[in-house]
Amino acid sequence: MLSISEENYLKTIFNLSESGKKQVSTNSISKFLKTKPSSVTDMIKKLTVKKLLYHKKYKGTNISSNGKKLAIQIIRKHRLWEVFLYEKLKFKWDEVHKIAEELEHISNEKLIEKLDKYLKYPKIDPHGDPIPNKDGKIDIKQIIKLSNLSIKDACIVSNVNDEDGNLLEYLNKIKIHIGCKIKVFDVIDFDKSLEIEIDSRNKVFISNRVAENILVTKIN
Amino acid sequence: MLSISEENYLKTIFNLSESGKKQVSTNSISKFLKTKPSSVTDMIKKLTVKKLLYHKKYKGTNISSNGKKLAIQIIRKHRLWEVFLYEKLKFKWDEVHKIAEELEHISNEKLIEKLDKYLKYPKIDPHGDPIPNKDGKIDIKQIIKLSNLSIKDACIVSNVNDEDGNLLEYLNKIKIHIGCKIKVFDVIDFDKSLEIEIDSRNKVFISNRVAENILVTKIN
DNA sequence: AATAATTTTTAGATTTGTCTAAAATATTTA
DNA sequence: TAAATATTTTAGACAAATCTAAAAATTATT
Repeated sequence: MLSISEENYLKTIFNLSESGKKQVSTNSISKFLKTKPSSVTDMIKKLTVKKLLYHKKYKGTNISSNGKKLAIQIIRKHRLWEVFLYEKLKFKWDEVHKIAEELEHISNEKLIEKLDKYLKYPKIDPHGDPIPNKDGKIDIKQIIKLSNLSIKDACIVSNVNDEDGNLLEYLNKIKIHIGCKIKVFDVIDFDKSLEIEIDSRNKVFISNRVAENILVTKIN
Repeated sequence: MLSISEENYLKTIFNLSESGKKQVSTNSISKFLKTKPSSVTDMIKKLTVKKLLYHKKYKGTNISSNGKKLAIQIIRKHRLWEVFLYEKLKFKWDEVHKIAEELEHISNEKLIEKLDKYLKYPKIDPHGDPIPNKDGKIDIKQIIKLSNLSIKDACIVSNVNDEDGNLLEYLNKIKIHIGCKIKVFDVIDFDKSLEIEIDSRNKVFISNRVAENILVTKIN
């Protein structure tokens, strides 16, 4: 059994080592968790004794395979709770993270299994991040252009080309944002423009040019 | 903001002072929470400084009105989560308490309001205990299951499960009917069966299963 | 009422997770 | 490469929540 603090460190180190080089620096952890580097060193020692991390003095930290397993389970819980908060309780997608940070530490395997079932085994959370399954397996999300989808496909927006202010303004107007859900209703043969439904609400047409600048992860 | 520990002490002291005399003893708290009396004394001091308790050395502890307010909000959260676990996730009624003990400490008012709404503002939890509303008001005249009563409790039968003809026949035989008065003489630890007195006349034993299907309003 | 038993409190220790300040090591720059 | 800068670790302190052991107060018993 890990403490909440230990879980947060483990999760942070897992995330940092996924989204960058394998060696995680003490400073980067301390910046992320808003603790002092000396506190990080202390915790690294503890988790190293528990064989959840590898650490060489002054050289940085790696997560072990046991550590990875635990971290993935925490992430699984976090993302399942996010789905619950978003879909069932109708929180906005940008409100769910903070609350899930608390819920993720509740430890009861049966609870998570039942929650998973209740939510119908979702594959991604409201931000488009994949939800690991019970065994820790993660469906690696394939980021593709919205323009690549076909009729009846659904997806979550994972990124938009933010180099062009005009595009952002337009997307804002039609309420497309990172994390929102888009369903493709029709693909017009003539110009490959798309008829889409955004967040189960407004239906609009967008040009192929626009669709090429929206990156998504397919769901189902 | 209270710590989880502080919340647990407060809730315990509230419960003990509701279900008995106003002066709560250090020993009773320590027994309930499975901590040492010396630890209880320490925590009482802390909560007294925070004006959530009144305490006189060697004389016992009372909960203040501020303490009561906080305790009721924790109980509200606990019971709402129990309803969620029971109704939505399909946990058995005897499994929900332990998990709700963890969930009740998650502090986010909006979360609880949305959960309440999602559950359609339930008035009682799966054990028949009333759920305080947002403002801490508890509907005292709650209809609860007979199985929820304790020794020396008295009640009036307000409803019986009429789906099962066999049950009705049995209740008829032992002269339990809507409006009759029932006093609980004993609760058998082994199987939670009850020794009751009906309308100040016949004393009988009924199984927990039967008691669960009789709805009552507590008196006194 | 005096003694015994119980309850409660105090005093001091321990663990966890954090901190500050200073020392050790690594990296960058001139 | 040597000095300056940055990072990381160590050493020691602190608050929270617990504990044990002993002292103080209360309650029960003879």
